[in-house]
Amino acid sequence: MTDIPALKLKNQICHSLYSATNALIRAYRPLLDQLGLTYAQYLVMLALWDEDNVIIKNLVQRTRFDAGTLTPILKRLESKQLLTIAKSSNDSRQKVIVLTPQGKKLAECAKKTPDNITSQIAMSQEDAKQLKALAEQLYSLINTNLLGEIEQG
Amino acid sequence: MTDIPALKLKNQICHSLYSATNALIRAYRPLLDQLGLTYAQYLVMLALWDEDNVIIKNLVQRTRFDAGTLTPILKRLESKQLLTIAKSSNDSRQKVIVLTPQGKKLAECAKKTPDNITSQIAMSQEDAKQLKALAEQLYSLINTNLLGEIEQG
DNA sequence: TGTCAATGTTTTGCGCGCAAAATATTTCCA
DNA sequence: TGGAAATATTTTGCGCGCAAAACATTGACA
Repeated sequence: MTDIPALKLKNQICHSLYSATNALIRAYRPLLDQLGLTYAQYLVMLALWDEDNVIIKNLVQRTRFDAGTLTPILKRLESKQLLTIAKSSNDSRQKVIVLTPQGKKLAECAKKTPDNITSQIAMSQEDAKQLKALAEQLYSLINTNLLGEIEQG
Repeated sequence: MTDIPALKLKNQICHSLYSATNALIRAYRPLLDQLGLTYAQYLVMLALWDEDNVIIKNLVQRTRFDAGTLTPILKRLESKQLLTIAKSSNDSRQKVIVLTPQGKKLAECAKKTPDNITSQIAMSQEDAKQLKALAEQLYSLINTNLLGEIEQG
């Protein structure tokens, strides 16, 4: 059809990245079902297991989720009794997220999830490490180069 | 908190991949707005510019989209007059997707999109190539190893 | 030939993902 | 001190992403 190599689907990094990411999310699903978590909820819990008693803005930075995405995710985690959402006493614009005992305990059950995934997928450690590094690089490049454009107008 | 290295968010490939993919989709948005397409719609159009006059099953394979995702995307592209959806005369279970003249013409406008993105993001050609290869590898591994499990029961 | 399995597509229901607008609270500073 | 700008979060609206169920049509074969 249109023989413009740049437009061929097979030449698009974005398509490879997109389908790999979605495939990975699907691969996680049966494991996360056992924890009662979705993929996004799992990432938020990982952030909170690292450090809780934080405000939402902190979670926005660490999870890289949009605030408008995070709000309903946190509500669902709250309704699962995994965390509490309370107004900050310092600044009542802020909400403080604290894990419940159940929320902390879930980390024990989640402990084996990363190993389970990596053993199932069986990508070599070097390839996995490099994939992570390149994805991080891409993320950084987008969030420096494209923010620069906005500042310039 | 939980000092289990495997559970640290910073050690998760899945998080790097997920946030990089979402950042890339956001980076595409202003370019695709000019074409009147979403990211998913753009990928479908890329597939159709490669080859149209195909059934949906064919697009499912090439785009790697779920059929249930593709149906509404195709309807939106149809309502934008970019393609037609018609029953196959051979087998009326099948639907044949054909680009309209407008749909074909849009390729001309889209021609510069890939170069625009790559010049904005400015990842080195080698890194980009390797990122694509590793994402493809991950996709393949997931879709061989995890399908094997299902077959085994 | 009738029925049952297989195939291709659509529908349903829920959870994101995110831009833009709305809301609430605090800070700044004239 | 009063009021505008800044900050933190929520809401709204739309488009996926996908598992599971539903639907339509065809194929197989007893």
